[in-house]
Amino acid sequence: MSAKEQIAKIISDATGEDRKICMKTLEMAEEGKGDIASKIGFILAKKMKMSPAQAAQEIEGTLEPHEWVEKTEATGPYLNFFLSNAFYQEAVRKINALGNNYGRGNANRKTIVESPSVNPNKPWHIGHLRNALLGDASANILEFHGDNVQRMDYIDDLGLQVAQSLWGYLNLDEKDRPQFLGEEKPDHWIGAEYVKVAEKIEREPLVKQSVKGILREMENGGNKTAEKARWLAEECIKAQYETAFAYGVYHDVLICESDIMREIFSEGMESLKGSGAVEHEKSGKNEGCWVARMSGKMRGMTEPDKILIRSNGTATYTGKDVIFHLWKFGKLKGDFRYGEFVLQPNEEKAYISKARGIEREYGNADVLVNIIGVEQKYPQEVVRHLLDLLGYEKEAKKFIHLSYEHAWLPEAKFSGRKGTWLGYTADELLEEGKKRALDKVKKELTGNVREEIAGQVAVGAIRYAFLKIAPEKKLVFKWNEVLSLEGDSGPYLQYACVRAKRILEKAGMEREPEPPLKYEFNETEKKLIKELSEFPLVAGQAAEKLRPHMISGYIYGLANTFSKFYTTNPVLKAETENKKEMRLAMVAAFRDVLSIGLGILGVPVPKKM
RNA sequence: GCCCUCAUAGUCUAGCCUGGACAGGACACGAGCUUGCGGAGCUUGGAACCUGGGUUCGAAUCCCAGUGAGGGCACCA
Repeated sequence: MSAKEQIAKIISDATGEDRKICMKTLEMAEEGKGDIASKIGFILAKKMKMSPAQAAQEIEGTLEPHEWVEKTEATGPYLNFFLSNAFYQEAVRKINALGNNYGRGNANRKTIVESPSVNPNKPWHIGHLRNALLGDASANILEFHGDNVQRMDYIDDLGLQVAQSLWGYLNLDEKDRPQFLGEEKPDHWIGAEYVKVAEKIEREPLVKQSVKGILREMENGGNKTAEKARWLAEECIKAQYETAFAYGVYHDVLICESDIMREIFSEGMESLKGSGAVEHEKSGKNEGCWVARMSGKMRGMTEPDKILIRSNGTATYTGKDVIFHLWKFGKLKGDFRYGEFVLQPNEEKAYISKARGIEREYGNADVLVNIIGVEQKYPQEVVRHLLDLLGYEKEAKKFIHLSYEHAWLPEAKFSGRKGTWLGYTADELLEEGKKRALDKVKKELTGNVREEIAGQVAVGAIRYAFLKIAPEKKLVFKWNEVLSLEGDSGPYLQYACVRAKRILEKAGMEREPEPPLKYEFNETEKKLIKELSEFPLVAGQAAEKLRPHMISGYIYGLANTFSKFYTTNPVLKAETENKKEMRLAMVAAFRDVLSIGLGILGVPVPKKM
């Protein structure tokens, strides 16, 4: 039980009020006013027929003593609790004992996190990167919460964009081909070709016809063109995944749209049609289409109804997506087969859906998290609404669209279609970051070691910059802020962690910390321990709310507190052996909690820097 | 037309769900300390809730109406 939970119990016992309500009245007290404050006076004033201040007084008199509470004070309407040495002692012991498992939950749900689902015909730009990092951090948070997470990537290998890229691959003249063909990563040249083709289509209607022909063959499947398209898409994804790996992003499974069409689409469609959840339009402008009636949900829109099956019998993106989500929730009999796609640097294999392959256990989840841009809110709402209409109300509630705003560099905005992504890819961002990080690394370090550490600093800086701000905020990426070693940045936190580790190393890190059994904590020490003991609550909330930036905010505050502790409380040179032992235990606790937090954000911790 | 986000100091941002003690933090700016357990540190000063109503003992937070910025309302994805 945490200090807050313990105090909530004490108040609850004294007042008879629900423990959860008591919990909500608690917050960290202000400096000098105690450690944990309760605003219970406000809550119970009416019931007790007295002023909030009187109520607080009254309650204060009836509190049972507890070994973790040194004293209590009613200050105005607030009830302030001062924590005892016994609490701090126990808190340090507990973190030392649990180490990397401190704060870990046991939610034990099956959860799918889908991200980033980038079209397989271009390199990642920084918008895709924001998606991938949010997905990765969310998956980490949920795993720490105790969920069994499937990191899933949806691949739209049947899209017009792939058809255009394939046309370019097969037909572009030498002079029209991007100059760097063969030198760049495949995702880069496929993307550059796509831009060329898109331009050509504007001018030449014949090209447009030809691309449409390719698309038709891809959709029909079972032919050379479809095979070629799939091959091109996979080449592109493999290249995109090199970017992913460089940023420390990994996946468990990739599901391709072509496999959705072959394996589960017709079954899903039949169950949709049979359920009455979708309607076949007999007249009007949508005549012959199967539509999801959204007018009840989205009043006043010009076209609230969403077409799932076109009048020519083919499915729209949303139509396929609804069926895909039925599968994710384990509501279909059909299933995919899988093959190994790539062995990732974390030594985990990523699997990909394919026509002939082995069976694997994916899908069948309790909770779905889709990391998708805010501009797709409406189609995501359609999917949820249909789940509801199909009678899966529980599932609809556990269908989470984690939407995020655009990210860009101050210089320009991105438009994949127009090709202005050139110069703003995730690869180029990391290269630039490495270059800039290089002279921030300790001078004594040279050669490969220096390069490696610069890489870790760059990844940490970029990941932290993306993950420290709320996803619904627009994000402008500014190098001088991102790589600043002062203030709220990845490198600052990396440094704090390195520094703590170094102290422990010097003290002989092999052994477990052995905090003394009796100890008088000073105010700075108390502050650090109190903050450390907040971590399980923060981690739990970040998971429930799916807000990765809660983790970054917390560890940044924690690192600041540690810095204050560090400057005024010598560890290795502590006045007494007793103090040294306790402070070492505290440094170890700090290192563990900070490492967990950085691990969740995917910020690597260099050995030195 | 309708729907959805966002709006906090010179700049960036947390808090809003679940209303309470002087709105937290960073960068920049001012003053001081620190030659170290490893340079990013510490102490300290000035500086902000878009507007107008409402609910409440109490509103950055909830409700209503505006304003500004962005996004959505395809047989595109």
